[in-house]
Amino acid sequence: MPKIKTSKEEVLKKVIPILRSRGVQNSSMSELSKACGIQKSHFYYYFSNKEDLIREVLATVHSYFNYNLFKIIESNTLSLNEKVLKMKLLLDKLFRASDGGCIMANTALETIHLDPTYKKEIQSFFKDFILGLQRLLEVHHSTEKALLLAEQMVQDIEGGILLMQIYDDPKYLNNAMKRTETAILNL
Amino acid sequence: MPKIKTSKEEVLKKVIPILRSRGVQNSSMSELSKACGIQKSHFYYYFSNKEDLIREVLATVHSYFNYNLFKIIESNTLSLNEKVLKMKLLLDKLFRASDGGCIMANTALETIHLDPTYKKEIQSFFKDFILGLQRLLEVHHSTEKALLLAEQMVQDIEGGILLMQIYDDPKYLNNAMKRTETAILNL
DNA sequence: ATTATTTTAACGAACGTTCAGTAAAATGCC
DNA sequence: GGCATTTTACTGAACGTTCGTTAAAATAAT
Repeated sequence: MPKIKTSKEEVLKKVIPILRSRGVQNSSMSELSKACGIQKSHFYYYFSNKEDLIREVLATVHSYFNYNLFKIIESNTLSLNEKVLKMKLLLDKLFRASDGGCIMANTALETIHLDPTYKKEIQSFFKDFILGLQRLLEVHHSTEKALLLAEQMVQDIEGGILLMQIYDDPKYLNNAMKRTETAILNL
Repeated sequence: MPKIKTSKEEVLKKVIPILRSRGVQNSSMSELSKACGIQKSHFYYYFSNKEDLIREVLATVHSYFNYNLFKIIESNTLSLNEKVLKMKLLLDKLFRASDGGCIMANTALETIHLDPTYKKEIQSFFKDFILGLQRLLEVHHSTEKALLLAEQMVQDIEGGILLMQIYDDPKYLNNAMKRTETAILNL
């Protein structure tokens, strides 16, 4: 094989935090390539265009989220308390670590009224997010009540991510996570 | 030819729905001017630059929101039930009517990690949003409990606006509004 | 030599912004 | 009231810069 400076996976990994904090439109191919240490034209070796890159970024985030969330939820060895704890750590990693909040929510609000390209992926992500919470809530609630609560929890969390960023204060997301924990454990 | 074609107030009014649905970065001066029926160069007669235009747009939305919200809350003639109803209509008008959701949330997520220019205005808007809800909640709750609930309601509503746009379904915002009503009326 | 990886150089289009110019309206002067 | 001047409202063309994208050349591994 020829000398590999970087790989597609590496590019995706390095590009995610930038797109999350700066947004899709505000992240130029020049800026993204600089962060990867390659020429911007080299992006077109991996991706056919910018839209394609964003699509792959969202798919990567979604599959990472899904894999980890359902690994926790469907575990046979973890207690409900442990599952809640692990889920909180996962959400922290995705939504809090460094700046930028939730890349799915950010991209949704930025693009959904311009270009439906990413809509299905984003819908699918939130469907899984809600479904995951619903599964945990079903331990102590009925299926219908669990769904309604799961939707409320996702709204609470996403609103918390918004306020967290506006006020540079993690308490809003923390409070939403506490309320989610209370609902799941039925305290 | 050039009589008075438009005014600063008219420009602000026409520009708001576009900025709300397409975002700040995705709305070019050309596009905005076209929607106002004037040349883009004429924008610079009213505003010193694009940033200045956005700042005035946010200030306009904020003052419109504040005037109407606190007129309802501080009324001596309206019952609590009526206040809740009127508030719901106001939030509907601001967040639901046409596409785009909440311009304050959209602008926050789009710009807050790039440019702190709009941060103070957005912070101030959400401070007033929370304060307004807190006032209504204080009828049946303690001051501290009312604040915590008000923050939760704003998070719920903003998350609901997000899901409403992602799934083209008003139920998410509707549910958040119902929960807000329940909390205020202490049902 | 061939294939895979990466760079250099350039493209047209769109961006925000500036500026000289112009027509209508408002104002000042008689 | 009529005329000259200034101010207000607006246009159209152009500016330099950045955008996403492409083609071709260069480099490195098999």
